[in-house]
Amino acid sequence: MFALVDCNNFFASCERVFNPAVENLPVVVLSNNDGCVIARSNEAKLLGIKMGEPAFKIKEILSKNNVAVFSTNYTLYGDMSERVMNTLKCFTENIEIYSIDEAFLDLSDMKYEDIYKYSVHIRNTVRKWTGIPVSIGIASTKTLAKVANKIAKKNRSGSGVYYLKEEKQIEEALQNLDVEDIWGVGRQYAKLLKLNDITTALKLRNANDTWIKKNLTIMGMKMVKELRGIPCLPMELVRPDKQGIMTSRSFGTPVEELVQLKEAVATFTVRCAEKLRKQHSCAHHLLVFIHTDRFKPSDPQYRNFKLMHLEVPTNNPLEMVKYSLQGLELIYKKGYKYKKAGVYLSGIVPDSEIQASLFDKMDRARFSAAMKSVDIINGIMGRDKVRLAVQGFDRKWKLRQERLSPNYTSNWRELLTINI
DNA sequence: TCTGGGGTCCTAGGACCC
DNA sequence: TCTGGGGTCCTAGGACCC
Repeated sequence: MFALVDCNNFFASCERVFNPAVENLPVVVLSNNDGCVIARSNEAKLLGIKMGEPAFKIKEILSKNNVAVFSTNYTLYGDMSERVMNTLKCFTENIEIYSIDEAFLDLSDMKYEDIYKYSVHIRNTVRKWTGIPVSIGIASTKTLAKVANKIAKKNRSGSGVYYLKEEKQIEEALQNLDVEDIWGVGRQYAKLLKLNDITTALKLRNANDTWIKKNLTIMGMKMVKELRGIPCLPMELVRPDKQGIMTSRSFGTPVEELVQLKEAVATFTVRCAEKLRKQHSCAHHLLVFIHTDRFKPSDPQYRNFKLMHLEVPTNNPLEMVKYSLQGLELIYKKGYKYKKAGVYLSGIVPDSEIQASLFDKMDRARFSAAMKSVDIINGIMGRDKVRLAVQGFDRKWKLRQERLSPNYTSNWRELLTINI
């Protein structure tokens, strides 16, 4: 048995935990640069605010309905996520953290427990310990647990837990589920399936295997089998290392000068190197890209990227920044208003399995020791306290975040204060 | 004025091997 | 009338997820 625990309107709920004033207001959280809506409270959903909608398009709806609007505060959400996951770990070790707001629990061992009651208990505990409301869906496969979770969420007056158990229940649930709402069916597959009269999850469950395999690949076939109650997606208890690492941002204001682009690209590279060191890996390839604002067709448009091959895989920012700036200079063209830049690492290998180069002149052990010290200092004093000069100080390109909430849980100076 | 930032997996096709 | 038959590795592109 799999249980899918999913936080309700996660980012919006995080804001509410520390700000009871917005408890009964519609709440939305915006993406970086205060661009698009990426989380909505139920009240905001009822107002017809869509996921991914650009904020400037719904300005009127927001002000007219007294909607509480927040800039994204990833530090806060990441920390709250950790609290939720740690709470779940108190109930079982068989947990797969699937995303920032979701986890699968394997409840197969709970032979003598009433699974439903136990899940209600889990839900209540998470709410009590973290303030975050969750929904739990239980079924015999991950995909069906996703379906069950949807039902648990839809039934607002219910317990927040739904157990998809009897065949009859399953059939009814699948009958009532549009094919595009299934986990693993995106826009393209939904279109294709509907063209072939597969409109509900039930119809997909009963579809022809050969056709599915041919049109939806092996992953689609697994999904269909899971709908039939045959588990094909195992629990992944340990998180595998990332195979690609990206750091990219849209700029708050467009950037034209190479100096400023260099600051941004150097900073992104340093972030990538941090992520790399965190999982004890090194990267073989580094790709740097820049582009103009595609939403301004009247502006001259330019986009380009450069893939750099590192002689020896590394996670050392000093070395990586050299490559990324070289790449940037090769693709930079004067006279364009750049809106976004990014750095992407691939060819990622464990740092214990580096293929050395015969002609390598670098003292890697020394560099690596120096970086360890920098990591420790920045860990204590705050990110970028020690940094490369090229990362700059004025950061004209930085994000727009006009409605940022405090880092209640991760910064002493931003603790919640209560006046009595 | 104004439109996010990450990830995964699979397949087809080309280059190569014997 | 009708090209041999296996393989591997790599990459680009397209689907999906949150």
